Parts: sequence; C-alpha cells; structure tokens
Amino acid sequence: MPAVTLSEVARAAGVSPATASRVLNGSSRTPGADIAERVRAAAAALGYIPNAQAQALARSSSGLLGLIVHDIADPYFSSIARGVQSAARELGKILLLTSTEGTPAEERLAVEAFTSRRADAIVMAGSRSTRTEDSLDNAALKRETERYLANGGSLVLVGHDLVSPEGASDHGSPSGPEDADLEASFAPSPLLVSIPNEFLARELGLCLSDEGFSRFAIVAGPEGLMTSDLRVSGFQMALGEKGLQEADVLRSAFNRDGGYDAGGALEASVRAAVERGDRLCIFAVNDRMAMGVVAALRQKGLHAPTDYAIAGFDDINTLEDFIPGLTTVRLPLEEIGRKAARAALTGEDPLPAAGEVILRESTGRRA
Amino acid sequence: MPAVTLSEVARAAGVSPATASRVLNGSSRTPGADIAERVRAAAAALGYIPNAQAQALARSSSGLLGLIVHDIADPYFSSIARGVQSAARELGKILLLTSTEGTPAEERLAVEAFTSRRADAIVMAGSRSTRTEDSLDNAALKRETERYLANGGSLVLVGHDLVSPEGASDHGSPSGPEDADLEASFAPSPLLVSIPNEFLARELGLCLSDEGFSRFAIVAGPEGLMTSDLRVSGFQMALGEKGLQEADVLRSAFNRDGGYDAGGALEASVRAAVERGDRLCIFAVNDRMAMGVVAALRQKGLHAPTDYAIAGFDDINTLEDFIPGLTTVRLPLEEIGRKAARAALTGEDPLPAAGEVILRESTGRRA
DNA sequence: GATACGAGGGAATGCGCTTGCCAAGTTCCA
DNA sequence: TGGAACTTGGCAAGCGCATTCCCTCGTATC
Repeated sequence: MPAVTLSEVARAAGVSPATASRVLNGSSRTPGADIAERVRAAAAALGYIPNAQAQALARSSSGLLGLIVHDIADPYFSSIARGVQSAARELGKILLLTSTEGTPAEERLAVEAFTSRRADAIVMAGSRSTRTEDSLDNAALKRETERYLANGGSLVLVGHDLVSPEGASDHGSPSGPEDADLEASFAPSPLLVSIPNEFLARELGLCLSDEGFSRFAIVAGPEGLMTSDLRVSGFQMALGEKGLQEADVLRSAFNRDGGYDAGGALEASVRAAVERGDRLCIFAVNDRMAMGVVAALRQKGLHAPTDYAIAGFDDINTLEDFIPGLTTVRLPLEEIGRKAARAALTGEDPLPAAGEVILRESTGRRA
Repeated sequence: MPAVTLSEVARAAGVSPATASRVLNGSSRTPGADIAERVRAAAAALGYIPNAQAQALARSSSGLLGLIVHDIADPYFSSIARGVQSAARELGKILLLTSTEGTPAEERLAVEAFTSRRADAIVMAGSRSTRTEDSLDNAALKRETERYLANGGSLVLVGHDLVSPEGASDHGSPSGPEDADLEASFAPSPLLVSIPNEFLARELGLCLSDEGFSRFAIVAGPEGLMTSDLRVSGFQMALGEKGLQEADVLRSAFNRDGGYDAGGALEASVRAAVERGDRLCIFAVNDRMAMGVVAALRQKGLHAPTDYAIAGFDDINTLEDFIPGLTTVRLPLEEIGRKAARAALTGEDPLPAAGEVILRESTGRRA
C-alpha cells in the first residue's frame, strides 16, 4: 500500500502533475481558483502527503536542521535543544538530533550524516577538547565541517570555535595539497554563539572575593576540556586581580559523579578551614559537578554554607529545588539554543550569549 | 560548489554509475576488487558523500527514526530520548525529533511531518489526554497514525495506547466510507511499550500503607491526563484494599509549578495532621510535582519526613541529589527508550516496562 | 474585427541514486 | 570441446517531485 503520489492526485483531479504541484506547494504561479479547489479536494480525499525526500531532491533544500550535542539527557543540552526546537518550529524546519557522548570522532560522524541528509543548517553545542589525543579527530571534524560549509551548509557553533590543527594555517596542509591555498580565502566559516566562559568565571570570582572569601578551591573537568579550562582561568584571573592566592585545582570527570569524587577529596581541606575558623570556597566549573560535591560533603557531615561555600556554573533548571540554593552563573540556555538555530537558518551573525552571576544561599553567610 | 555526485565519482574512476553505486553503498553485488579499489579511491579523492535524500527516494527507506515527546527539556523525556538515540545509533538510523508541548494537535503535525519524511519508524512518548476538548484532535491524531502505518511505517507508543474516538469502531466511521470496513481488519496497529502506571501506583500505595501511613492526599495533574489518572486510580485502589479511606485529590498542572501550587494548598492539611500528632502522606503523581510540593511546604516551614511524608513517581535522575531523598517508583526511562526504538525498528513486540517502588527518606520515620 | 499580449495549463527534463535486466566474458563439467 | 551455469559491468528505467519552456486560449486595444 504505497503512499499516494502527486500524479495520482493530479489524475484524480483531472489535471497535470505540474498543475497539482503548483497548487499544493506554494509556487509562484497560482492556478485558477476552480482548478485549485479541485486539486485540493482530490488531495484531501486521497490523503496525499508530499514526499519530502523527493521535494528535497528536486528543490535541493531539505528543510532539516541538525543539532549535535554531547548528551541529550544532560539538562544543559536538553535546555538548548528545547530552544533549538522552538526556533525550528517557527521557521518550519524539522530537527535532526545526534547525541555524541562528546567525542570529536562521533561529532564528525554526525556532521557527515547531516551533510548526507543535506541539512540546511547545523547547530553544534558542547565543549571542544584540546587534548593532544583528540587532535587527529579534531582535525577530521574540522575538515568535515569545512566540506559541509563548502557544499552550501550553514553551521553555528555554541560555546567556542572549533580547535584548529596546531600548525595554524600558514603551512600547507599535509593532506589536501592545493585546495587549502585556493579555496581558503573564499571558504565560508561557521558562525559562533560564543559563551563568555572566561569572562563570566572572572565575574564570579570577583563577586566571591567581594563576599569576603579568601581561600578557594576549584573543581574542574579534565585538562584540555575547553569550557572547563576557560572557567578555571577566568576564575584564577579574578583571584589574581584581587591579590589573592591562586586556587588549587582538582580535576575529575565533567559531570555529577566527577564532582562527587572531588567532593570526597576535598573533605580534609574543608575541615582544615573550619578548624581555622575559616571557610573554604569551592568553585565547581559546572552545576552538576557542584551538586556532586555537595552530596559528597554532606555524607561527611559537612554543609554549605555553614562549613564551606560553593558555587557552580550554568544555572541549569534542575537547580531550582536544590538545597542549598546554589550560587552560580546563569546562562540563558534555551535562549542560546533559539539564537543559534535562528542564526543557522537565517545566516545572520548572532550576538554572544549574555550571562550573570547569581548569588544564592550556598555562598551566603554562615547559616 | 555543489556536492560531488556518484556519477562524477564513476567518471573519475572510469566506470559506470551503477558500478560505483554497487561498490560504495552496500549492495549485494560486489564488483571486482581492482575496480572497487579504483572507485573507492576516486570517491575519497573527490570527497564524495552520498545524497541520502536521493538514496531514500530510490530505495524507499529513509534511515530515519522519528521521536515525538512532550518536552525535550523535561528529564523524563530527555532520558527516554537518550535511550532512543543510543538504539538508533546501534541500528544505523538517525533521529528526527519533535517536542510538542503535549497537545495532540502538535503531535498529529509531527506524525505528518515524519510521514512526509518517510521515517522508517516513529516512537511517540508521553501521556494521552482523554479530555473531551481534545477528542477531535485525538481522532485526527489517530487517523494520522493509521495513515502512517498503512503506508508501511512502524509506530511504537510509550506509555499507553492512543485514545480512540468515543463511538468505538463498530459504527461506520463518519469520514472515510469504505476503507474503514475493508482495511480495518488488515490495518497494522502500533506497538506499545506499556508503562504499568496503575499497577505500580497501587504497589506504591500498598507499600506506604504498610509503612503505617493512614491519611493520604494525592497531588495529581489535570483530569483527563491519562498517566495522571491511572496513577491516581491505582493508588486509591491500594488504599481501598487496605481498608483505608480514599485520598483527597488535588489537581494542578502536571509539572513542578503545579506541584508548588498544590503544596501551598496542602499547608493546612499538613498542619492539621501534625497537630493531631499524625502525618499526612502525600503522593504526587510525578517527581517534578513532588519537588514542587516539597519546595512550597518548605517555605511554610514544613519538612519531610518530620512533618509530613511524600512520594513521587518516575525516579528521574534529577532526584539523585534532591533533599529529602524522595520515595518514588523507578521507571527505567533510558531502557524504555531503547526498547521502544528497537521495537519500532525491528518490528518485534516489546515487553512492558518494569518498575519498582523505591523507599527513601521522604517517607521514612519522623526524622 | 484583427493584432498583441498575458495568463494559465501541460509536456518534458532533471534532481542523485538504485536495481532489474541484458550481454559479454569465464569457468567447469560432461 | 561445446555448451550450461555463473560472473560481472553497463544500460536504462524509474523513485516523486519542481520547474522551465511552450502552447493555447481569452481578453484588451485600436
């Protein structure tokens, strides 16, 4: 029972496929009212649904918007996804989703798949990795995106730009001999909804120093994870500006469990501070890590803000009912998603995302 | 700079497009090794990426898996989405996502869009509505899914079946005159990953009675929301079996804020119980509502499990760090997503989802 | 009333790929 | 050694639709 085709509708209406096409899908030429009505009636009666694949092939525009995230179950990304979806709906596009688990290799695959699908635009969110073990995959990812762009696609990155191969672009690229030189100057480049991680982390650092904290520890993701690294450096920068000692950096996985592990490791420092009559202020580079830290320390009988202070980053919506209310940096994630999608689809360069420090109970006065 | 096509590759390799097609895309016929190598080399050199639209058109299989959820930013759905994505990856499909905000009208649109895209399979998750104001849209949704199925699509519902129009199927349908009779018996029907909401809510009710609670209140979603209604009735059923009085039902929005509102409204009852030296046990029909209730009551100075007890449903992963640890019914959401996707893609009938009551601090002994 | 012009409908072509079919070349057994 | 039975490329016909070009017919203009 194959689907009803346009020519069947046309035959039923007693017109040519060309005419049927013109009335059913917004063409510049509008057939006469009576005919149009007949065609529409026939289409309705037969339950005609256009074959989007065929349309895409004929028009060479697919109506697809690709979204690449690290983990769709992570509230950070699912909020962005929500924004992207809402923009896609408004613009009449439908969403292609890939959740990559964060590896550049998977991201490359996703870009390839979307290219193959001829997605009109792609939004790629999530931290880049500057680790050397990822550099090959990063380079491959970069080439893949360039190919996509060269084929007329539109790409917007959320967060930061792709990492370029070490040797910059002035050495001839080792693989493609000539195209690097010839096309480089004309090659379209991805747009960027930048998230000022470093700047905002610095703001947070300044705020917290102003609150009177003087001893800090940072719970970060693995070295080479760009988002984490920037937040760390921004925060340290603030401490430096305030004439404070640099914070110790504890590295673990960039998620809740990583935070939990780090929290356990911080017990001694927290207790030491308490015994000195002081409080350690912990900055976890994202909210989920912060939640993990809090959970671990609570198990040890240590509580914020009484025994220590803690701040996160992102202001994921999960935080709403978390105790203690967590100081953090709000990122308008859904809005960022919307913006990215609109930029990708309309081609206009987006503004960087805004963000703001939100002080809550977790860095408040000692209970 | 249009993308490179198969025939360009073929020409470069000095073979026919047919041969090139056979070597590049898994065909049953594999050309000779030397030729294959030549073609592969040419494809690599030119950076060929097959046009999936054209392939889909020619093969009449798109390699697309559609996913329809109410709200992708809701952890309930994003967990399911994660499972679906992982199954899709394993089976070499790519995901089409629509987040509908829960209205049957939007869901119908999504099914139509996926049909148009010729998605190989669709997974639709989220509660159905039995409200009369939705009955028209429900009927339209049902017709749309039937059309999709009739066109050879495969549909899996997560949760419960579609709601059928009132008059059952024995009256001739008012719209399509003959096809209702003729095709009805052969019409393929959607598969179902059923979630035993009623059964599990009953289990929860039994557990809580066994814990010694005797006065209950239920915080439910709006009447007519099937998931909510079933959880309410299952719970009440348990109370009846235990010879307890039926619980009062408070209705509000099926989300965190709805729970918050209901929590405020429950203050008096909670206090009354406390003054009697008793504790009210609240069952919120989903975790997010439960979190809202807790937040509202906390603002009034009331805490679980000291002043009242509370249980939720779903065991969304956000709960991990929620205080107090919330008694709930665990649903293996990611697993459910995987199962649904596999069923949709392979066509085999899935088993119902399992679930289990998880007792935690929120219904424990009085602090 | 003849000419010019515009509007509306249809035939044909192509989007990029798959695949049934055919012809030519091989292998193998009687 | 002569086919029978396979292989293996290539040819061509679509898949379902948009769109260009052409043709016809109706109407306005003088």
